[in-house]
Amino acid sequence: MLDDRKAAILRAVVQEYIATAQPVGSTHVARAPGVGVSSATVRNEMAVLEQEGYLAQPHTSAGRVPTDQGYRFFVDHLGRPGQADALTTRQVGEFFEASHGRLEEMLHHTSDLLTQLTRNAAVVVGPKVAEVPIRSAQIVRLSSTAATVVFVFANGSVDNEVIEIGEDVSDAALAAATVHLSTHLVDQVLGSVGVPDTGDAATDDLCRLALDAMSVHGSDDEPAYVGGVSTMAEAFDAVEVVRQVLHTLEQQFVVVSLVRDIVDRGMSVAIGVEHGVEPLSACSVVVAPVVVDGEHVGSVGVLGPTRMNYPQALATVDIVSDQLGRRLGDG
Amino acid sequence: MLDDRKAAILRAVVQEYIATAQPVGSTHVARAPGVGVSSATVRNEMAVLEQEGYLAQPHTSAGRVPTDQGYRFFVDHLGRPGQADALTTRQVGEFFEASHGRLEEMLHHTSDLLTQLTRNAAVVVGPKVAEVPIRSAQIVRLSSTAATVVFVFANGSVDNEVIEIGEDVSDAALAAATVHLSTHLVDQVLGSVGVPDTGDAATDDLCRLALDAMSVHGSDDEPAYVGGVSTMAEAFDAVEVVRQVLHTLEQQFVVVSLVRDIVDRGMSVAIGVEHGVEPLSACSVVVAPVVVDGEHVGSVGVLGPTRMNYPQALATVDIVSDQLGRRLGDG
DNA sequence: CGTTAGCACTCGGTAGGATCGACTGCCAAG
DNA sequence: CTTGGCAGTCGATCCTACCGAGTGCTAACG
Repeated sequence: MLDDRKAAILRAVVQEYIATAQPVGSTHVARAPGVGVSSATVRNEMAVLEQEGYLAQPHTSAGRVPTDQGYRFFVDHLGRPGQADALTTRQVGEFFEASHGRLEEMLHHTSDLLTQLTRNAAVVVGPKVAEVPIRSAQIVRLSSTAATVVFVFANGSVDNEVIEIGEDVSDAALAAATVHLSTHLVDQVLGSVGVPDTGDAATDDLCRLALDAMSVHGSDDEPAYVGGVSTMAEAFDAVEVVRQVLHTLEQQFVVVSLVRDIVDRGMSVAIGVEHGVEPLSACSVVVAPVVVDGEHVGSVGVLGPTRMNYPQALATVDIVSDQLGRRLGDG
Repeated sequence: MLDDRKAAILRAVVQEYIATAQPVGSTHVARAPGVGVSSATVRNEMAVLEQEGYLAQPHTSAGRVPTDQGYRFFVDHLGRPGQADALTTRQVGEFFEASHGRLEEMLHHTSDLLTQLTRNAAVVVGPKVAEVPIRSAQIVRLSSTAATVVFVFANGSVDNEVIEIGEDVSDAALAAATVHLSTHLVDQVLGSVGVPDTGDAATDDLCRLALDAMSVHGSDDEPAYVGGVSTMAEAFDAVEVVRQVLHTLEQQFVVVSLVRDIVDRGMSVAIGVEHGVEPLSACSVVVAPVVVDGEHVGSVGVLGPTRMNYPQALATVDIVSDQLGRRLGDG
């Protein structure tokens, strides 16, 4: 644990570095409010902080830069919870006031909102379809050998999957299967349902086909929306890092499991290598679960360089997840 | 029009510049096959080509670089149609052989395929939902005041929109509206349908609500998939250009209308400012329509820096659009 | 008359060197 | 323990010189 003075110095370094992206020297720190000592004393303390792993020096005769560990201490002990400022609160309020329509669109726009508020990339992960009650199940013929099975979920999202059917499957059989599925699936959750046999081979075949198709692709599928990737272009000066980060963000499942992993571990901030995704080791992620009626139905997050504004990101992510949860609750 | 020698020189410059991204000098051009003259002659000719607007000099004492007009001449007269090479053909064939399932997923993966083959960003635009025959229409209750209207289209895509309904709307009314919509919409196209009144006020209200909701958001909505944006990070050395390009590519509707506009103008290549999207003036776009049974059902495209490999991009885009069309045709 | 070799010239890029300045670490005095 | 002072470090900046790829021009050549 750090004594008060070291903490104050660390805070000053982090805040200054976040603001300027330049290594910060002892003189600046000494001038910072809350640090009532001379630059010489600051130097001594900073040397200790460096030895203990909170700070690093890009090279001799440069100022200090926070390490991941330094940021960690900052968010855990120094970044005061921090309310979102009035403007943000108002903007978020207005956004969800005006939002309507499809879940997918709302989540998409939510990621844009987060990007705009934090000037970082934003991630919004929706609920696993496998965990939302089904409101309707239907099989629709597309051609003589193809049909699509369509599920409507209670949260308003819709999912479908194409299935191949035999030439000889009649419209009546499709209708029968639809009825059968409906009666057994409505208000159930896709995760753990079985549909009893009817005894009619054709119907049972169709039902099995439909369920299989949906389970396979829906079992751990979570809709994700990543916005603001263009901000990453300016976040790092090394082109190679930018390319790697962008490439990683393009792979939806990586992002989803990244966010999911952090939320599952009960964390709200993952700094640098903490999240374990190597190409994003220069990035931090700030997440918050979206909760409706005590159920975790999704996550929102902000992704930026490790020198991001954590208090602001935390506050913004919190208020957005909260309001999104409310909005989904009374939808 | 350019005489043979000028054309050969221009071709050499374009090819060399595409390969190296460095201004190319008269000596290199003179060595190129097809140019059987000395560097001095090449210099004279290049000076003329510059005056006529085909080439430009970044600064005195540097080599020449093609202008947009130079590229234009190259693709129109010098880039021989060019078959895709065997490897590409095989990869594309295998891809569509293995592809199955939902339209959305297939289009998404197609954009990944194009990115991989051309090492550029790729765009795939799906059919307007308003132009595809409807196979099923359904209204599903979500809560006491919300419902969602779900349309299944003949190509297997599904679209839905949430509508607000009164507290007093009964399940029976929803069912009646569903039946009514189904009977009048199935096999119709969303673009130009009217549903006659039934005389029952509640049903008619619901139908109108549902149709309005779908028309509003589906009227000129085209699903688009943009992949490979991370390649843009290396395409330009100016960070500001990268950021602008990425930001523009994030705005789906811009990309869609960009591609649509080019296809509508009957072009297959738009070079630099030709496409009129100012932030993308350093980029060229190569597109091809996807045709099924004579109907234009979508587009595929490649987007990269103006110094992209046009013959390869054209060949790749052509073969992918062709195979995608086939695949959609027998779906 | 078109083509070409030769030449003077331009100018961006690189390398070396001096200077600057923002730092640090350390020491001795308060 | 704190602090002012001081020597030392090292990246960033600026200058200069120089190199070389490349040009335009001119005169000779077939």
